[in-house]
Amino acid sequence: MRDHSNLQHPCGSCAFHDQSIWQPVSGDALTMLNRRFERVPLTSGQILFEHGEDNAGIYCVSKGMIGLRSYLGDGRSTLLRLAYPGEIIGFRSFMAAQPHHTEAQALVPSRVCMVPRHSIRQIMDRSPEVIFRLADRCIKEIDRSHAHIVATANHSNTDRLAGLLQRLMQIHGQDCDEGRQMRLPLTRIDLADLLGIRPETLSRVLARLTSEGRFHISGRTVLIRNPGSAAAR
Amino acid sequence: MRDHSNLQHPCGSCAFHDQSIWQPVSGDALTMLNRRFERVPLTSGQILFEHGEDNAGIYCVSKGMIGLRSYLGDGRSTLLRLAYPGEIIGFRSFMAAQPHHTEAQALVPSRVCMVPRHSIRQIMDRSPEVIFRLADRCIKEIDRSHAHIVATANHSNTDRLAGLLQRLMQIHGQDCDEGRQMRLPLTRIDLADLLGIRPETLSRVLARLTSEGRFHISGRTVLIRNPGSAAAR
DNA sequence: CGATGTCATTGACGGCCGTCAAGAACCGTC
DNA sequence: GACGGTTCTTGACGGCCGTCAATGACATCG
Repeated sequence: MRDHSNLQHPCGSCAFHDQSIWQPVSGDALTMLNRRFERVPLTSGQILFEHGEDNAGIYCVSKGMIGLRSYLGDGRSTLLRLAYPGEIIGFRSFMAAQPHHTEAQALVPSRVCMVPRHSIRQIMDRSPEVIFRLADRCIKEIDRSHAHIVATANHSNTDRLAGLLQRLMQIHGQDCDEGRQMRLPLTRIDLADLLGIRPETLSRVLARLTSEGRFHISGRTVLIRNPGSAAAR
Repeated sequence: MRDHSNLQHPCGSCAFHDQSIWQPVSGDALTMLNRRFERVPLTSGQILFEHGEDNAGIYCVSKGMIGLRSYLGDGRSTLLRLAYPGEIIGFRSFMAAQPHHTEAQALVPSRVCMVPRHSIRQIMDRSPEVIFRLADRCIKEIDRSHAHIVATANHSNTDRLAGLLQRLMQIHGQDCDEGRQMRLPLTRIDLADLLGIRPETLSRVLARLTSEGRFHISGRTVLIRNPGSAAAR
C-alpha cells in the first residue's frame, strides 16, 4: 500500500509477530522503529531495570523468562509474576510516566527488545493503533490479577501449585521416556512468592504432591508421568 | 478559549471534577457528552450490569459504593473489589470490546454516571486526552492488584482485616462520643471474599480483633475508640 | 403474629501454615 | 577436591484456617 512496504519489520523474526504491539507500525514510523529498536541479551539473573529507576522505554520479551518483583520498604521483595516471550514489561511505568515500581530480572538466559521512551510517543502519533494494543496488554494484566484473586479465594495451595507446575512444564519441559520433565527455572522462594506462602510451607506442599504421585520432584527436577490428562486439576 | 466555553460540564457538580476522565472534554465533544451523559440512581443491592452482558458504556461512580464480583462457572461468586465515588467501572469490558467479566452491584444507595459506548469513541476522537486518563485508571487498577498480592504474601489476615476496617471507617464512619463508629456496608461473606478467607474464619478474626481491643464489633456496628493513631497498623 | 429465608455465630475437629532452628544438599570459587 | 555460601529440607510446636453442623439473630412477607 505504501512505498515503505518493503521495509523489514523488527518483530518480523519473532514467532508471535502478529501479536506484537508494534505490528501496526508502518511507513515513516516503521523507519523510526527500526532505527531505535534494540535487542538486549540478558544472562540468567541479570537485572533489566530496578525499583525506583526512571523508565527507559517499553520492553518486549523475545526469549527466555523475566521475573517481576515488588520491593517493600525494608528490602524484602516479592515475585509478582513471570513474563514470557510476546509479553511486554515496563509499560506500567511508561504509561504512568513514573519510575518503575517493580524490578525486572531475567530468570533464565533471555532476550528483550527495547523501544526507547522518547521514540514511542512519536511512533504512537503516527500509528495510533499501537495505543490500543498497549491498552489490550493492560487489560490482560488486570484479567490476570483478577484470576489470581479468584484462584486464591477458591483453591487450596496444593491445587494452585499443581496448576503452576503444569504451566511451567508446558513451557520449560520436554518429553522423555517416562513422561515429561523439566528443570525448575525458579527458586523455592520465588515459587513460594507466586503462591503467597513461605518457602518452608512450599517444600511441604511439594513433598505432598510427590507423595500423592501427581509429580515427582527432586531438587530442581520435576517429572510428570503419563501426561495424558491435559487439565490441571 | 472556545465559543463553547460557557457550556456546563456534566461532571462540574462532582467533588472530584478535576479527576474525572471526562474533564478534558470541551468544544463539540462537550456538547455530545452533555447530550448522552446519563445519571443513574441505584438502590442498595441493585445490579448495574451482569456477568456476560454486553458493554453499554463506561460508568463513573458519583455516590455510594459499588461492588465488583467475579462469577465462577458453578454460580459461586467472589467480591473482587469496591468502587467509590470518582472511580470508573466497566472500562475493562469497554476497552477489551468484550462482554462484562464481572458483575457490578450497588452495596449501598448509589448513583453512577454513564456515557454510552458509541458516544465514547466519538468523544475520544475529539479529545484524545480522555484516552490517557482512561489508561491512568488501568494503571491504578494494576497497582491496586499488585498491592493486594504483596499484602496477601506479607501480612496476616488479622492485620489485613484491621486495615480494611480502618479504610471503611474513614469513608463510612462518623465521629461519636467514644471515638468513631460505622454501620458495616458489607456482609460477612463479602468481607471474607475481600480477604480470601471463609465467612466462619472471618467471624473468628473479627472476634479476635474485638478481644484484642482494636475494634468493638457487634453485628454490623463497628466502633474504634481513641482514633488518635492515624496509621492503619 | 408466625413462617420463612438469609445472615451470622459458635463448637468440634483435622489439617495446614508460620516460625524458629538445625542440618543436608547444592553451587560456585579457589 | 576442599571450602564457604546459598538454597533446600526436615522437625517440632503453636496457632490459624477450612469444613461440617447446629444454633441464634434478624428482616421480610403473608
